[in-house]
Amino acid sequence: MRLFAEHGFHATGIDRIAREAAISKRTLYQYFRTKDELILAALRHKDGLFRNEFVKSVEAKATEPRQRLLAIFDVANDWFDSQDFFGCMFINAVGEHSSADSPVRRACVEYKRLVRNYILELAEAARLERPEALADELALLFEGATVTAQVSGDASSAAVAQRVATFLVERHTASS
Amino acid sequence: MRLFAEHGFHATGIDRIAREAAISKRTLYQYFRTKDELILAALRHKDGLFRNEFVKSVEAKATEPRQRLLAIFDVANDWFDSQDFFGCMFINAVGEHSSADSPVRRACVEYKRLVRNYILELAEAARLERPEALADELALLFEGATVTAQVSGDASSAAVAQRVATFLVERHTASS
DNA sequence: CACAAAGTAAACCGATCTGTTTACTTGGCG
DNA sequence: CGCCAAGTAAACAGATCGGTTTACTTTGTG
Repeated sequence: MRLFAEHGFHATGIDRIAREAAISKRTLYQYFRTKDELILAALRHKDGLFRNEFVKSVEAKATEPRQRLLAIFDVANDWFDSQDFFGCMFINAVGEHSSADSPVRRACVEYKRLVRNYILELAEAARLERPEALADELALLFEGATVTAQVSGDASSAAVAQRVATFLVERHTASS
Repeated sequence: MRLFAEHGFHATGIDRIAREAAISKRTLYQYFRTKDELILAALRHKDGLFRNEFVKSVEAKATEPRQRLLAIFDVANDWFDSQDFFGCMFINAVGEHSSADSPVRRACVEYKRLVRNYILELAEAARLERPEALADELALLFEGATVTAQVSGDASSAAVAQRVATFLVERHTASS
């Protein structure tokens, strides 16, 4: 996962993966029949990490659903600042796999759906108006902040996104 | 540029580029000494197209700077819907070139600066409050919409971004 | 201890990679 | 016409690609 994230998928050879994983190629091919299967497994593993790490980080930052919606961008800020941040692995994967029906693409679409649904759950728990629309908006902000941080190498985009997110949450608050 | 956009940079071989460009490899290497130089030239050319096509499209959609800020997302919608949309070439390039000091990375950072500055110019021309902050926000929305459209294959993210942009422009309007 | 499962290093396969070279063809211009 | 720049196709070079195979070593367990 580190090699794929840092150097991309096509640029990372099997030999290097085996060498840095300190296993022989034979053993590697015993667990993953092709490189594509290995890529898919890495993406699925990353998908699982989202549940186990990202969501838990958000939950640790705030307890109220409304605050958790904003805490997403605090967690994002920490992520962007971390040493091994090379952007969203799924976005990078899509950039190297254009065919819409490839398994890699499907895994990426699935991941993005997962993120958006998590935001939707928070919006519904916070009893905000038009939660679906808000989830679309916040998910879009999250993507934008991620890409901007990746290209610029500056984590401040998380703060920009959070600023906008605060406005949006206010706006989706029941006026009654 | 089409091959790089569709299949990525590492996955596109020199032989295929020469074949599809209907020139010999020898001639290709006469104009570009290495593949990296060719990639850089493609990115610089795309950079120039932004000025010549994107900006002109925005200017054709609206005349008032305030309306032009929102027209950005109309142009984005058309772009996402076009047949040969494979996401932002610069974002994809960064995904395959992680080292922060590579010429490719510098070209991508420069391009993003260009986009953000164009938005800033429009915000200043519209005499909106805190134009720098607004430019950061709208640029982030633009990135988010681009990536979301690329992954999902759905152009509707442009409308989501425009919805948020409308709200932001209102907020940055002088209350006097 | 004996044996089978699972590991290792390294050679090997055909294909493809970036980049060079060779030999030949074309086309514009004095 | 004659010449040279610029093009072509294709072979070639050395490296690396994804993937397989061979021969040997380790390791856990009955």
